[in-house]
Amino acid sequence: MTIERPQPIVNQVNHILRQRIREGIYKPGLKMPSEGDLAAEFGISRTTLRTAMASLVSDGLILRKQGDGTYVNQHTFEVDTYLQNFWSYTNLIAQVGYEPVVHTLSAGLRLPSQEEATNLNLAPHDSVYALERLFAANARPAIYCLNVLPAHLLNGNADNFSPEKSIFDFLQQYCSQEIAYSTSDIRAVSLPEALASLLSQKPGTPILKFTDVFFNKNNQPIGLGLNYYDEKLLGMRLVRVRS
Amino acid sequence: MTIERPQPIVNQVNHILRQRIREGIYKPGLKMPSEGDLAAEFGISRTTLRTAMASLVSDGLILRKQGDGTYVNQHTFEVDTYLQNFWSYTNLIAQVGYEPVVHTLSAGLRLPSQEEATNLNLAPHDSVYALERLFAANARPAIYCLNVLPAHLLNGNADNFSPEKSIFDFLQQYCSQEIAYSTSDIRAVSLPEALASLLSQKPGTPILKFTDVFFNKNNQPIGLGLNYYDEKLLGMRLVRVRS
DNA sequence: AAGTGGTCTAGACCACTCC
DNA sequence: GAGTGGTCTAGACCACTTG
Repeated sequence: MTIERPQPIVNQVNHILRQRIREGIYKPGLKMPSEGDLAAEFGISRTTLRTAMASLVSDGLILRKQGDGTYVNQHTFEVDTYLQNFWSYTNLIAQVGYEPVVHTLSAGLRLPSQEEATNLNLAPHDSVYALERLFAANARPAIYCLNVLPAHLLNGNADNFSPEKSIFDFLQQYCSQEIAYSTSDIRAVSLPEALASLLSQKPGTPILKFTDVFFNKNNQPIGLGLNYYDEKLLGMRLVRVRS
Repeated sequence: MTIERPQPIVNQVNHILRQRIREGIYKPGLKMPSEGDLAAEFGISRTTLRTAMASLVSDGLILRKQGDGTYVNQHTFEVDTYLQNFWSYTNLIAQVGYEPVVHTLSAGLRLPSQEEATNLNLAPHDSVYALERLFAANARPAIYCLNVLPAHLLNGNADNFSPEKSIFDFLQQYCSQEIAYSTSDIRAVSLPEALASLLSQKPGTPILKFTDVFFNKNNQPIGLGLNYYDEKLLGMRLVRVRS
């Protein structure tokens, strides 16, 4: 029984603008309506509208040209898979045009490794909930993902968690926790023996590995992620905007 | 003879706040002054101050807690090497605490490869300027970097370019071009034979490879980057803030 | 209850590009 | 000159946390 609060105007408008770009109402390479016109259309102030546009700018999705207008960026509009953005692997896979399938490899309580205990601020005897999944794109294995979180956060039985959902949804649904931010370490490693067959690759193949820590608003670690990406399928991409 | 324009208030305040955090005037984990107090101190409106703080928030450097205050994030304050931010490798290496040294391996005009010509919108007979550098941290080779840009952008002789500067500085100084944004493809690859000795690693070692394209405000490609990182030394890190 | 951040406005003036 | 985005203000009200 979650209370539905109306989203702030800024978020709603942000969403609408992204949708219009995605649907081609504003076409890549072309100018979109002026800030004044858009503010008038939505019945909001220009300040609010500009705030709503800010994240599109920092994503490189639109380009503002003073004295001229705002353009949809043809070099980035088709990619919604920026590293900065994605939180759900099934969405990620679907957006790139593949059919996502998830296999739950294992799920349950266990004791943490030393590294896990350290990163989650736990004592060695505090148990953790571990969720091990494999995400496939068009039946080809693409992402191996291990999530670990403190068992004491779990309220209720998580066994019937829909595996295609993200760890964000999991934490919200079963732990009443919101991820405020996360840190990721990015490495290139040799594919471990144990994962080679899972990902249908030879052991030793170079592969991208992300090690994540999730924090809540109070800056407490509430989860870990260990992810191996077959970037041949997905193409990790980063957009950096100079500000 | 470049005209110095005063920076916008927002940028100046942004700088000051980052500096205060870096210098420990605002201590990690603790509350910083309220928005009202800061706005009063700088003699600016709260709206402007919040804009100045926005990038610190999206970098995860500070955490806002409604009804409470704004805190410096102890989990990210020490790292200023977010993927989103860095543009200069010498700065990057210095910030991590190493002594940066740059070796220019080669520099000069040549014909582009087919891929380079495509990415830069050039005809095969249009020549390019290629700059090949090796960045070392405490005398240990850390980053191999190849930059390629259209020769027609070059005005003047670039032979005495200070190699420790970034490609951004190069484009500004010798091409009168500003990078508005860039895209990066992130891959894990086997270290090519030709680079193995340069980076003091065995050929075939997994290594992070970034392939960058730089664009100006008019959305024209003005440069390419090919970068191999020894992330054992540098530790690529990404901070994602949910918004 | 007091103080904090979150949202939003209406309007001003500037800098710039295009016609 | 007209129109666009860039910057900035002073103030309002709301939502929330802490004492």
